[in-house]
Amino acid sequence: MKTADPELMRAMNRLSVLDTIRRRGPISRVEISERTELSTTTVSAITGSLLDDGLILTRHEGDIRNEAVRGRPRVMLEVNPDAARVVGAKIAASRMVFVVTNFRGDVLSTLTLPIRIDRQPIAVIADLVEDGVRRCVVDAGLSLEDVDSVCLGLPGVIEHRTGHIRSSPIFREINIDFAAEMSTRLSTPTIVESDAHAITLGHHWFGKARDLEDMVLISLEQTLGLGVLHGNRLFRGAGGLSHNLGDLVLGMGPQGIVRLSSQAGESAILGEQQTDGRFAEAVRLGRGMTHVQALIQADDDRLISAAVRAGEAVGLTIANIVTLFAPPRVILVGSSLALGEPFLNSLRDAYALAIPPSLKGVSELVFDDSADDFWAQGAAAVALYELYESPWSTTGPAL
Amino acid sequence: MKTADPELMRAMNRLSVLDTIRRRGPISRVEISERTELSTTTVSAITGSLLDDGLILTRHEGDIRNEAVRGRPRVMLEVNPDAARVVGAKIAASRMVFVVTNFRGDVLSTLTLPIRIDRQPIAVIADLVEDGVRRCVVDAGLSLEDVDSVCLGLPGVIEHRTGHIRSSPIFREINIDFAAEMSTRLSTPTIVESDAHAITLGHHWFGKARDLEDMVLISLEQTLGLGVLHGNRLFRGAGGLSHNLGDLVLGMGPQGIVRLSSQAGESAILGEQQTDGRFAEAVRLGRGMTHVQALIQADDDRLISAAVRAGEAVGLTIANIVTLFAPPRVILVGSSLALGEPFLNSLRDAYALAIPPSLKGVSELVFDDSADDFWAQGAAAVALYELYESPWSTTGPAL
DNA sequence: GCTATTTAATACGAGGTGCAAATTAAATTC
DNA sequence: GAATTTAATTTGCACCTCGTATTAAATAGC
Repeated sequence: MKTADPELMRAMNRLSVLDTIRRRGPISRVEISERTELSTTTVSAITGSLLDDGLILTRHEGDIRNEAVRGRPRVMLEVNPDAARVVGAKIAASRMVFVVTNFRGDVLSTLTLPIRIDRQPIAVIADLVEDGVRRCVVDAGLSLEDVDSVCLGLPGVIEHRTGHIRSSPIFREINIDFAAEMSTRLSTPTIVESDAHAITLGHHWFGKARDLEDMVLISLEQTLGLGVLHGNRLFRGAGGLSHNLGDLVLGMGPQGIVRLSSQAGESAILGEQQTDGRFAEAVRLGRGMTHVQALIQADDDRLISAAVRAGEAVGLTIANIVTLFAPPRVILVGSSLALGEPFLNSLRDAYALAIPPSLKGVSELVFDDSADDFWAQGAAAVALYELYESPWSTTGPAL
Repeated sequence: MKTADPELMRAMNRLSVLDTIRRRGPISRVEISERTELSTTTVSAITGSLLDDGLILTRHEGDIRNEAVRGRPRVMLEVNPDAARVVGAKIAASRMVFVVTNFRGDVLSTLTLPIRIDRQPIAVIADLVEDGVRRCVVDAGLSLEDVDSVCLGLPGVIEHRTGHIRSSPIFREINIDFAAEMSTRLSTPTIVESDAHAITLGHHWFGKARDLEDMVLISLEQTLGLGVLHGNRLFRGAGGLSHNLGDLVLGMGPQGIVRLSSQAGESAILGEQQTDGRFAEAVRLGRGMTHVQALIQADDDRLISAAVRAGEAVGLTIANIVTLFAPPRVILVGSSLALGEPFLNSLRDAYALAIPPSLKGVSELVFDDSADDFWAQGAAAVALYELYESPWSTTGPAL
């Protein structure tokens, strides 16, 4: 068990204050004190230290309370965008997206590399990732020395704590210490995280879960991922492993075990269409899902039935997840949402059917079709979170 | 977010020290210091305060290090068994079991009431529970004033934080504030908790998970329950709700949704046998499972096939739980284990088949057929844990 | 234009916490 | 019986948060 000392105490309160400032935009010290339940004295001390460290800025204009309040005006505080810069990335089978953000999470530059890296050797992938990071940093008018941290979000089973990739559909090898590899290549601290976790934190910071401290996110892409937010933190599983929804079992079929991935994975849906000439090329380029909608509108029967089946499987799975976690909101993201109404309707129907009566209405289903930048921005949020948590300086004795 | 102040800090370290003393039996201050990574100074201060409060005792004999060590002998510390007394109970459909334990968790008295309370009105059940608690306390040679806390473990969806029973198979009503009801009846602080959570903590304190800080427990009884231990704490779900495994969906059958409870609940297995004359009576008395083994040995085909089907369903479900949580150990408890080899073998087989290859060997399956007292003892542990956590006195200023 | 009022933010002192170093305590060894 | 060794406590210090008093900076009233 972690031992509690004054330093930990300070770190906790600092994080609490800093996060409040980030979240509630320009905000005065009194209001921080109310929200965090810390005394104004303590808030002053902490904000003082944050100002010293250059992590936040004052702004004298902002006080937008109703005009004509009597006393001394509040000084508004906000996160200093230029306090740090991080790179976030989404590494997928068919493309990589990089973003550089400032300390506030604003995107400074974006770079998409539409390259299929599927199952290339590590060295090749690492080369491409390194190249992407470097180019995106240059695009932002920066140099790698200006970047404080990098976070790579990838599909598969990722052990965040150690930076190992246990298994990932885009790697041939298993058990790779990718964080160490990229840290030395970039000579910048590099974090490896599951893409689903990244976008989960992204939604908590910038997206559709800003108001919640508990929620569940399900990512429907080449692989099916899960992110659980619990008490404003990512729940990283008992063993620190990431969750891989595709491995979930839906039941026993005539040919044995039926896994979710065989019903609802991207390749499970599109794969059947590979024989179709129009399609093979698009799939190979990783553009499968973007072409699907046209086909669905053209009433491609096989595709529609695949989409319906997938929606059903996902709907059941979501009901099970809700049964276990009972979150107030479930956010669905990922390329499979592009399957459109046939998929979504059957998903909703299956969910409504499968959710136990006692939990009806507990969870709200939200669909989010953000682009890949948002995933990368989520990865950046993971990196930023660790910066926010890190102690920086403490008030300490006078220098 | 909870604000960190010196008091919280002290509380955390006190809990850490007290738990170390409980867990590692008679233990010296130096060793506590090593294990908790607190300085010997701090350990001395905290143990001093614990001694003042009478929560722990010194013992000068014990130092069992290899004979003939040179210096001043260590003074061993241990939990004071008489510092408090709690009642733990397991309330099931067909019987209630109560235990009174001391502060260390030792059982002082046990009482089993083999009464079927299934779906009686609240008042009736509350009467019986109150009676049971009172009698068990008397059996221990105590009076209710000597009891510091009561914890009732029941099946169903229990909201521990508020003490509400959202739904339970043994209650007709839903959304009952049972903790408040029993607190006033007994005029003793009373906690309500899911029976699965209770035995999960029980295994962490006394049973087969003493050495772990993460694990998962699955209870196979009238209802199917789940307990997750995460970082030495019960994971109570995003919304603070308990988990009800029986509601999990296994797939779509010809008649629609197939839930786990329809395959592996106690009544699902035994229910089909109700027509059988030998059986109806036993089931009605809640002794169904105890009679099963004889029947299985007598090769009752229908029963065996029901057991096999149940084992299969549970095996798949466990694989899914492991996929989500990746715990190092899964403990299975509950009356359904009495189904014996046909059930267990098919469970093991289904699990082995369904567990994804990447997680093979991550989780160890452990079967535990402890009696109902152990469940009640687990409930007592829940009550004790809250006492351990509560601040008692702090060192404070000299009185 | 000046003073009174009001609200925000800081200074100061008190009380609590943990840690390192020095000190005391209680045994064994020679 | 003195030296040695290890355990536990005492002492002194740096840090944290908090309540109260004080200072800062605006508006309202005359």
